Amino acid sequence: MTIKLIGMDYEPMGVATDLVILTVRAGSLQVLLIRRGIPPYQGRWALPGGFVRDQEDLESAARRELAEETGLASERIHLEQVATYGEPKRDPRGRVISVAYLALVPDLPAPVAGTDAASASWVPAGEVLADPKRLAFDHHRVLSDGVERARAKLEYSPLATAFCAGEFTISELRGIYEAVWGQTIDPRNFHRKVTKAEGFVVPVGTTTTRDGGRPAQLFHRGEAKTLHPPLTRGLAAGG
Amino acid sequence: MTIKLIGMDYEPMGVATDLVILTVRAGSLQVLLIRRGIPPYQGRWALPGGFVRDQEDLESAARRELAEETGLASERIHLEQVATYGEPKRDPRGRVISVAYLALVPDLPAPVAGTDAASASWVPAGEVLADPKRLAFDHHRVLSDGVERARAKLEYSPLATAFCAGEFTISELRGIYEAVWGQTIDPRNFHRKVTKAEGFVVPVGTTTTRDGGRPAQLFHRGEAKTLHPPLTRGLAAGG
DNA sequence: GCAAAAGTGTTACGAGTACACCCATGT
DNA sequence: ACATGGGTGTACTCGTAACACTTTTGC
Repeated sequence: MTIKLIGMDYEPMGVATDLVILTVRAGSLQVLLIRRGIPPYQGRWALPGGFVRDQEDLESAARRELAEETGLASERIHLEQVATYGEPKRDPRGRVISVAYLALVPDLPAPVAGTDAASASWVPAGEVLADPKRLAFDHHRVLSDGVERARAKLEYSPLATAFCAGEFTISELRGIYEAVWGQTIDPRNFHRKVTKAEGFVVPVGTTTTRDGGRPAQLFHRGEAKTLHPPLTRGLAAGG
Repeated sequence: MTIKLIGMDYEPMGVATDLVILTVRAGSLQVLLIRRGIPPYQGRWALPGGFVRDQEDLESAARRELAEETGLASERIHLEQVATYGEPKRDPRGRVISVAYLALVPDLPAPVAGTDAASASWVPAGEVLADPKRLAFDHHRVLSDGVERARAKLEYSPLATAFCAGEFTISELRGIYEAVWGQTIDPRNFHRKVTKAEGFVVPVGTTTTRDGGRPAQLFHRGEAKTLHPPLTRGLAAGG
């Protein structure tokens, strides 16, 4: 099928968005997967996603999917475009272009709202990435790109706070880095770097003992969009 | 128009690729623009691009456009995806999704082959970016994103060599950085950093006097995909 | 008191900056 | 000889890594 458009021909294609929704739960980086109820790849795990509607913006479509799968409708959830996948045979149903988005959400009190729990669940990202055949379509590649983006951005942006609740302690923030990077970080140097980086975290003024030990100050995220200096992934283990 | 696809409806859309083709000429970062011969935006400047064909991969489509506009058909030309733009009203002809690619090419001996010179030309990127109304569609935004990507990647990848001919001197490489970043760099510290960074440049063994003064060693690009340590954009002016 | 986690001080090291200085060519 | 750019040596500074040490809670 070819469509004429003022002297120019083009092949119409399906346009979808797929979501890499990440969170940190129980000290590990986890991704939200759904089990497909219909062909193709029926019964296999896949990233949440769906077709973009007429007159709907790409990011709006991604945000709609996110709300449908997690119940998180807030504009404050971090959502960013990662890449677009358009290999001709990637979807056996026909030509479908997929725009992948990365969403970072805090550990949700209610596991997954707005959808039936049987078909959606959190799975450790490392476990999924270890098996290239686990996911439907080219979703292994999409997940891999999304996770790598998240890892890279933690270095030079204050993005880690997107995984945290409104108020958090420095060691909770450190737990995010340790889960995403898969390595331990010296708590003392981390504390100093993070609190000194301009606009990264701002103290709330209250403390909590929920992590045990001496009470820790609570912080909320600052206004900074980039980190100076960056947190290097080589920030080694210690103490 | 809605298409049924195994119980799922989707709106078919046009899918295009647009190219941000950058080079460094006469000490400035320049972008290849074409003057549109047909509506919409007839007579306005725009990024080269076109619809993706049936059974054609996104990157293949971008590479085809690149070859058509520049005559550069080599697989060795650096080409990477930047972002996808899909605002519903971005193209007045109808719903068109555009996948933007960034291409970095050396300063071509023949200006622009494979196309009529009247309609395509190199324009300093800074000049275009200074006027948000210069380009058709949302191409100002696309160009802006592409240039920012190039600037950022010079820091942590050996990408600058993509702007160079097969063999180049360190000061020619430095000229790339100065043009893209718009700042001067200390030639002595730059020389040391670049030649010491593992896999960035490898000496050919011959020298040239084409830059004047003492003969300079010639290098070609190395195998490294990332730079350790990175070249900071704060690499200050000097001497 | 003891364990546990928060938070501070200090030292050693390595990378970045600035710049003095020498080298090899063209004119 | 002199100008021009290539290339090396080196001192200073600053961010990081490592880790000893003090603080404040729960049990």
